[in-house]
Amino acid sequence: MAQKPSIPKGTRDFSPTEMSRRNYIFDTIKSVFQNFGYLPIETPAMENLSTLMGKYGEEGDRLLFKILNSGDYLKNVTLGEDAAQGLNKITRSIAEKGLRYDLTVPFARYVAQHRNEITFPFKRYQVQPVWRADRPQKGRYREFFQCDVDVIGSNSLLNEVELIRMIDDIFCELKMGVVIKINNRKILSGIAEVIAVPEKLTDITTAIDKIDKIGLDKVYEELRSKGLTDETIQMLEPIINLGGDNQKKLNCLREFIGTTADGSQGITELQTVIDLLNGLDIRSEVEIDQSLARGLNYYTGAIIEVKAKKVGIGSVCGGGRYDNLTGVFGLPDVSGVGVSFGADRIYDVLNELDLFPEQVHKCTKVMLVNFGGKEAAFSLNILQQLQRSGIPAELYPDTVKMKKQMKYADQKAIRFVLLIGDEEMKTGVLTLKDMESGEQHKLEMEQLTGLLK
RNA sequence: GUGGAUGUAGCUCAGUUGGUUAGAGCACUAGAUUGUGGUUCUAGGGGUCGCCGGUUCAAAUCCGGUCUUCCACCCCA
Repeated sequence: MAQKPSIPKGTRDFSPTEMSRRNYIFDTIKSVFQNFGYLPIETPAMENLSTLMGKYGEEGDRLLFKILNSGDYLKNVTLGEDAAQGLNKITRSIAEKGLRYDLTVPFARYVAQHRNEITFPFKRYQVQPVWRADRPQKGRYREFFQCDVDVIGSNSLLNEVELIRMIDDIFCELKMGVVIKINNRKILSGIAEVIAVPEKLTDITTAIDKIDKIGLDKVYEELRSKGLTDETIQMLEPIINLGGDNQKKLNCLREFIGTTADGSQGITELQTVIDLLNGLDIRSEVEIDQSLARGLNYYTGAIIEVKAKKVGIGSVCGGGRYDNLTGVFGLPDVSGVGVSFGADRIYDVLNELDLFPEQVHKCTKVMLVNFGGKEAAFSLNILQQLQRSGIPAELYPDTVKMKKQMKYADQKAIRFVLLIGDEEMKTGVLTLKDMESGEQHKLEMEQLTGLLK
């Protein structure tokens, strides 16, 4: 054998069994999206780097896959001078395209570009792969599929409620237990204002987020190591120890940051969403999580993240509201809100918990054995009749030993095999074998289609 | 980007303190079975021991580098 072939780090092949399971996930998600009146779009795998850069924070820029320009892409680079000005400068002159990092930014670009054809509020869904130059590990791939739903051009909090209802419907349909965590960026701003060290906000939220994992003492320790004074940490105590049900958390937050403009606004928004949800039948657990921050820096209002129960794999769905993402593309004052389902992680969870339904793939129902030229030509007519009456059927293409053909049918889990040789051609009565029971029956064409339908 | 493991047949893995021709199971091919799959039996094909270099009379085995995959951190779907 020559050199072993391989695929790039963090990418995967999907074989037929995996594909039918993946399609089960995609179909479930898409049908819920459609049920709520969302319409599909697609955008290119690559975008101009100017569209992508600077939208995801510093970390995001680093994780972008960049595409070298065609032709002699080095012709405008003078290594000595340009290298001195840093990697960024060189990158700009040799690569002007990149693979998309998520579906939300390309969507904002799409909306700005097609504003005159769109009726607002615009509800769209989009299921496509995205790429991140991250280091792969459990539940993390360099190429993975996102299933985005967004509504853009509406400030109503009914949209937030609708997203949570869709999340609930989808995970119920998939029989997967999840916790839906919600927060609001304005609450985080309120906290930052009250403690007077806004630049430490990220450190604070990531530390608080670990409370379940590492315990209270370690959280305090981490905060101190990040340079927070004991005084500040003491002020944060009611936030760190925020417990109880959602209403209790809201009351507590109101007491703590209700006096700040942002904080008060965020609490009102969150309260409205919770109140509306309380009047509905939501089967998943919905939990306010004041430590939820999310790294993508375009979020301005609600933040949503969904975690699988029982399986530690990070979030399986995440999103939030962005007030001015289209602004950078020349369309200001248009607010949007949406979430993204991570199909690959959902797959891993369903797989680990053995939650895929038995028969998710459709396959050939009957295979016609190929006995030779004449027999095959005769079988071709039968095959066509079967297929036209909606029975998935195939004729073995080569005249090889019957044993081999039977084995093929067996391995492909084809339930029935149709034998058409000399005898059958003469009489017009066909022999059908049931591979499960091993029984064989002589049948007329009409009986056959009736039986297989 | 930081830290830790890993790599032997298509797949899952054995391989002793360095010592003849590197093994097993599964899978594959052929036969037992000339119009019948799964089970069974028999035979067979298949390896640059990730790659490069070093130590040695001798390396899958020891050392260095490199790549891959996996795990944790960070961040995220």
